Amino acid sequence: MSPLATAVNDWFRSTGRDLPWRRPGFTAWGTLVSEFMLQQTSVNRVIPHLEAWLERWPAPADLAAVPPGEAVRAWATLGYPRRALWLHQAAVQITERHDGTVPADIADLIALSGIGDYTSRAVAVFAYGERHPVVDTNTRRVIARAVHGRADAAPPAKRDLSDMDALLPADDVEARVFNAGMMELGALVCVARTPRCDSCPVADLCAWRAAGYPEYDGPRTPVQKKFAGSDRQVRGLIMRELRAAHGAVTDAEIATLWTDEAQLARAIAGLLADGLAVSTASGYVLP
DNA sequence: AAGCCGTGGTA
DNA sequence: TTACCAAGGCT
Repeated sequence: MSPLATAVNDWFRSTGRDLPWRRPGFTAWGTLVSEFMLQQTSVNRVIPHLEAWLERWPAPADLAAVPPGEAVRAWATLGYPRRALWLHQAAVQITERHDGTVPADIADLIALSGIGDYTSRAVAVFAYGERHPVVDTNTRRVIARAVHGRADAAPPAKRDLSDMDALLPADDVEARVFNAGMMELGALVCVARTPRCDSCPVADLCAWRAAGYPEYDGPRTPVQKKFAGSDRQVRGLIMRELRAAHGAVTDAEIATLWTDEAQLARAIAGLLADGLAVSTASGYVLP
């Protein structure tokens, strides 16, 4: 094993957090659900929803048996509610195509709704112990700094996967720990804004530190548009209303949520197109 | 393939 | 307060 992998794995085994999806016996379905929820939502916000979700729907077939709107409602305020829709779709696909068992093959996983490069590998590795590189935003940042000597990662690219693959220990178990450890390191120590280099287990090996912490000069990932006043905010307000409603939500009720009518119309049209809302004679409802 | 998609925490 | 950031994926 490389010195980097040795240091990361030692550190992770001694100080890694005790998270639900790291408990022995945690199911592959649980891993899949947790990864969906963790897409752009932080660990602390995910945990309570994850546990409630798995208690209610302990297997893919349980979720597949209820209407998608139930998933969207249970998703609550986790954000990006399309993920709830896709998770429900994935549950249906797993039930139909894989007899209710979460597949272990990356190609099978990536063919499911809402599962891409990251999530497919995370499930194959963390749920099934297969040996693959897993690359997320944390991993990319750690590699950018420790290996490439840059202050930050460039926008995601295919190169990231081969970078991680080159560092991956040959042994399946060590590779799995390394994947988790790199993410943990990026989440707790080698963080985006103010990295805690003083307490970093790989400080001695870090190329960025060795180079004297040069500033980032490469291409930046574009900044997100402002949320306040955006269409996304309007969609969020409407979704909140749909989740809370017992019956249908009328146009009159929707009109009270936002003053800009054009924006309201765009939001509704978008939600209908996305399948997050359905139009009925009496108003809008969850699917 | 650049832009879009929620929500809350943090400095 | 504003702006950044968060275990991405889809079109």
